[in-house]
Formats: sequence, C-alpha cells, structure tokens
Amino acid sequence: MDAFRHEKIAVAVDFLIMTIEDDKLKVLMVRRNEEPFKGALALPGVAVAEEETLSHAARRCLEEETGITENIYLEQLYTWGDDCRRDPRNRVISVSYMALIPRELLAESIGKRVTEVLFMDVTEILSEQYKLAFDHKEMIAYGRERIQNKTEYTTIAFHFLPEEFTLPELQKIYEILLGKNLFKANFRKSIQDIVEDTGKMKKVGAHRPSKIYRRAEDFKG
Amino acid sequence: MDAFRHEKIAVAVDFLIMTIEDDKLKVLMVRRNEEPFKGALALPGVAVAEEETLSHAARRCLEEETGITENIYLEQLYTWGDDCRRDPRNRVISVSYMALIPRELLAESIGKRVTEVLFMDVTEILSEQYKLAFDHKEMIAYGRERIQNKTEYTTIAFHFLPEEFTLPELQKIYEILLGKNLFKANFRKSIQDIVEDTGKMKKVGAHRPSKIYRRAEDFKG
DNA sequence: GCAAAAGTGTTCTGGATACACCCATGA
DNA sequence: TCATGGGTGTATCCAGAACACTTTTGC
Repeated sequence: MDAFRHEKIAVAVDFLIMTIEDDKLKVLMVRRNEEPFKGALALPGVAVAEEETLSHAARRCLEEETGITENIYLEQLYTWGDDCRRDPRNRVISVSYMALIPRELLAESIGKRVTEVLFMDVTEILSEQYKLAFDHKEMIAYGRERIQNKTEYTTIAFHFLPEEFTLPELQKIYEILLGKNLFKANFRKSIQDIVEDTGKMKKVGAHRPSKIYRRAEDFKG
Repeated sequence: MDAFRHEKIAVAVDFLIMTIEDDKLKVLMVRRNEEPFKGALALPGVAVAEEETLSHAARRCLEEETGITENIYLEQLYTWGDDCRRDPRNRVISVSYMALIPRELLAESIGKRVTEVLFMDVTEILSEQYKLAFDHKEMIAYGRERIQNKTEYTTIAFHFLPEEFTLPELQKIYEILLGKNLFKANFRKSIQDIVEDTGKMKKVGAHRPSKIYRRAEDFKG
C-alpha cells in the first residue's frame, strides 16, 4: 500500500436535491451542455478540489444549485466507482449526496438561477423512456429507496416540511414517500410523541381548520 | 463543473474484515510500519489505481489480507473525505468496505500471511485506551453500528457462519451482534421460514445433539 | 343544512415477549 | 439417574391495522 502519491483519481460529488411538489417526490435535474451526454438530463455535480473536503464540495454544489446553505438535511448516499464514466480516458469516482428541502424554501432562491434547472418527478424519471447521463438513474433509484426505507424507521420525512405544519400535510408526505395511503387515526398515534401543538390554526377550505404543529423539542435528533 | 482533468485526489479503500471468534465480534487489524502512525494499529487498505474500479480495489485488498476472493459478503460502508489524512500535503479520500467472514474460512488461509495480522475484539478496540491510525476508529464504530442495525432487519448475521450450522450457533451470533440475550423459542420462530433442516445432526457435549440447518433456498437474497 | 375535511375513540389481530416444559445425550 | 443443553408449546402483552364516529368550517 502507500503508493498514494502516484495514483490519483478525479473525484466528483453528484447531488440528489429532493423536494415534494404537487404531491410527488421530485429531484432537481440539469441539462448538460457539454459532451459526453450533451443535451441529456443529469444530476448536478461538482469536481472535488484537491484541498477540499467532501462535505465542503457537497455544500458548494448545493449552494450553486439552490442558493441554500444552512439548516438542510444532507446525507451521503453511496460512492460510485465501478464504471468508466465521462471521457473514457479519465476515470472518475463519484460520491453521491442527497438533500431534502421543503418546497417553500426553494421557491425563494431558485428563481435567481441562470442555468436551467427542473424538478422532475422521480417516478417518471426512473421510467423506461428517460435516458440520463452517466449512472445517474441508478443514483436516483438508490436515493429513492434510501428515503423510503428511512421513512419507516426515522423522522426523515419531516425535512420536506417547514418548521410548522399541519398533521394532514405531514401525513401526505408520508403517503407519498411510502407509496400507500395511511389511516388517519393510526398515523396520528404513531407520531404523537414526536410533534407538539403550536396553538395556531390553519384554515384552508370549506371545512374544519387544522391545528399547526412543530417537532417536539425532545425529538429533533 | 467539468474541470475533472485537473483536480485529482488520492483514493484509498480501507477494509473492515469482520468475523466472530470466541463469542466476540472481531476485526482484522494490521500494525503500520511506516509514518505516519508508525507502529499504530490500522485497518488494512490499498490505494485505488488509476484504471481500477472501486470494487476491484476492495477485492484486491481482501485477497491480500485473507487469501479469500469468492463467496464473501461485501458491502461498501461510507466514504471519508473530511479529514486531512496521512501526509498533510497529500489529501486522501477513503472508501470503507466491510466483509463478513465465517471464522472457519479464515483458519485455512490466514496462516500463510507474511505481515502480522490480528483479529481484535471490536468492543475492546473501540474503548478509550486504543489509539488507532487515521480515522479508523470512527470507521470501525460505523461498521459495527451498520452490522447491528442490519442484524435487526436483514439476514446479514448468517454470513458469519458456514453453509451449515445449528440453531444454537446461529442464535449465539445474533446475541453477540445485538448485544443481548434472546429467548430460544422466540428466536427460532423468528427465523423458522429462513432455514431448512439438512437432516444431519451435530453432537457436541453431554447433552442432546442439535439439528444441522442451512439457509432455505427461497431466502438466500 | 350540507359537503368536506379535521380530529378522536374503540375493536381486532398478529407478532413479539415471557415462561414452562419435554427430550436426547454422556458420564 | 442426573446434569446439560437442545427443542417445543402456550399464555400474555402491545403496537399497528381497521373501522366508526364526532367536530368545525364555508357556502
């Protein structure tokens, strides 16, 4: 071992920036304007600089695409290094990250972007008809699965909502992520210890208003 | 983006080679004979060559340390790139892998090695008194946690045993990984669909012999 | 009053937990 | 025949699934 000085490889960070919009899980995609895969849809990514930490590169990428830097759920997913990517002569290892962002937060910052970005329905983009750049389709499938699994045994779903939310809103998030409908009463029991009433109310339509909740202090981990 | 040609980084694979021995979860460690951390215990690792895939580098490392190449449970864990490792001027990103190997398999091949290798008790090596090279202590802690979690919702524990095993042996593996005792009858119910009787028996001491099982065909996923 | 969605109480059930017991072996 | 550990049946408990019902709003 320890021949590190000589064997150097290009390292990239590719980013799954996820949000929920129109009752669908969506991921931010950009259109490539360079070869290879010119014109194809791709995940946003950056090259990791020589003196840069991985998480710094990740945050840099996130900021470039969304303008957001703080209070965002961020998770490393997997490192893809078994394919010959981009220029065949140029081996690249790619570390994939995932960020979950409430739709409301994106609305503000995303308009200012120059480059074209689209939030694509994850289910749709994973269908046969789409050809994505590199192994990005696999990455998205991997990320979707990770979210789905974590929804079952963590509180990851909360990151798709702002600090304050109603229980019907929260339940909808869970239903989208799990891909099935839940019973209202049961869902509420399952999260009752994790949320606390703010005392505020939210009126929406011609029906009873819903209470506004936030995450309970003890369960922010 | 796409400045990949210029920004190159040394990439390493570090390996958690795990087994269960003497009723303890153990990990293979080597003693470094080079600076930095000369003399300290470290996980085995290799530098990823420019034209080498990640999983190839991982298998190369595994073979170097154990002589084993096939039928081994292998899993990528996490990519560590937020520290300044080794020579401070020389940035290294390290992809950690984990292999689970039945003790019986190691017995054969491990003797042939030149370098000193030790299987260390994971609990012990994570204790205060040990100082390991680089961020290897974190890696081990991370791997132990991953195994523990996966033991609860997958059949990962089976990889610590050979093809054929008795249920008391299997239960012992689970107890070690979960860190708690299990009720015999309950444990057997929980795995009854995953195993099948081979018809063979195993005699050990002055007591009733145990049936020998294997994993059921349908549950090898 | 009525539709619509918010919010709550109660039963049912399957799986995990805990305990009790029987069985086969060597000495 | 006894100690030892392998092997099995059953009562209990609890979380989640399913269902039924009440409440509050706009029109």
